Amino acid sequence: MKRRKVANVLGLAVLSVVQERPMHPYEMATVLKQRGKDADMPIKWGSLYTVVANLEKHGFVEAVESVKDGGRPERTVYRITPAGRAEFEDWVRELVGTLDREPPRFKAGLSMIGVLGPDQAISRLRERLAQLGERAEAHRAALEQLRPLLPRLFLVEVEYDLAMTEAEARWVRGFLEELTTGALPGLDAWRRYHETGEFPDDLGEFVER
Amino acid sequence: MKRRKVANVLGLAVLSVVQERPMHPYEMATVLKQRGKDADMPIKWGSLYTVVANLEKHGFVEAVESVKDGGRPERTVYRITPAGRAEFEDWVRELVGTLDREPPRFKAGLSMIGVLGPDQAISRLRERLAQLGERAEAHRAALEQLRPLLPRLFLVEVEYDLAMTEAEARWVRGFLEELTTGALPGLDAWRRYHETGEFPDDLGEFVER
DNA sequence: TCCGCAATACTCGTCTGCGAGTACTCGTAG
DNA sequence: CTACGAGTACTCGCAGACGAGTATTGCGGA
Repeated sequence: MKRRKVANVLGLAVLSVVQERPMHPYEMATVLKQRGKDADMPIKWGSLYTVVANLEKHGFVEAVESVKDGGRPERTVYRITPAGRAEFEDWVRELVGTLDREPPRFKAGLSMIGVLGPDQAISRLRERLAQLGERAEAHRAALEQLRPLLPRLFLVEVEYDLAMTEAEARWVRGFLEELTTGALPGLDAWRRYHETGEFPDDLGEFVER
Repeated sequence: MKRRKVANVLGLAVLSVVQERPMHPYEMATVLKQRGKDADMPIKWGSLYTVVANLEKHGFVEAVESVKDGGRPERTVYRITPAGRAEFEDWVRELVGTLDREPPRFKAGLSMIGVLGPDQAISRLRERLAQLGERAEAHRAALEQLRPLLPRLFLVEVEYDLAMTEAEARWVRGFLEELTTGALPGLDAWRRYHETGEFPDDLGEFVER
């Protein structure tokens, strides 16, 4: 599977707006911000002009005109090409149809949670749980406010995020429960390891997956 | 919040292994692969030597000795420093205690699912659902196999991933249900928009969040 | 005994992402 | 009427990241 000619997700965002009507880069940024697309994906505005130039280089957009408006610097207006339209749809198809290869960073953290003692682990997890609660609440509020204004289709990504946030909260709560009630087996060994630095050597170190 | 001196997650992985005992870079790679840490985080082995050099530059690890073994090139063995140990723990604390700022790419895809028609959306979502099923199955198998060999603590990230995978599958299944039964309101408008390219203008375009 | 492939242990050059800066303009409060 | 802060519309330099390459050794098979 050859990777995309323009890999930066900002490229996708750009395509999604020029696909509606021709625009100049700064306007794209404005529209994207105003629609809150930066909440759906990680966007670095510093890369905007580079990305647009790349899209042009690969024939996904083309310059239409240079407008001079007032004393400002010239603005180049870009339009999407048929190739760009195809790329955009294909990109969305890929995002919807295939799993992310990059696991969330929390998974990396969990896989190393051993270094924190049980006590630190508990307090950190409590913090995370609080943040998850806030995020869920924010999404619920947004949904309630937007539901009467927008078709379901445009809210689906928020519903998804809410569902995942709640699921993670549930999992963290469950894990926390095990930690605080002492139900998790090996808790003592863990605490001993963290306090003394000694490794209980009764575990077969050499495990392959 | 100042960002980490060494930002690459591979740096975290490296710290997690040198923290146990001094090692040379290639050995770190071997150990990390053998423990399957590359499933917990996105690791590019091409960056290994750069990252180790950076960790050294910032005083998180230091060179101990250069071993010459057989006719092979020299291997520099690195040891973790106290600063490195602190950085490592702090990094894990951050990963466990705070939410990822980068939403999953699927969310970006969902937010643009409109461009695919309902039919394409359905078939793509079916594919995703199948992949989610496979992933869940793989995790269940891994857990079953590893549970008798390893303490719970070392399996927690797999349990988390499994829980999240199942949650996503549930959500996708639900959404798919709405699409296929026609329960989702606005389905006709969507299909019409996709076939004709015309936008039903009965929606207030200018919505801020 | 000779070949070829896998593993070992790196190195290098390219490319690009993006933070930080710049320069100009407009509205407005004093 | 002027100074200042908030936009507007970009530009640039450079640190990294990473793919692809390289050179050597060991080993199994024919």
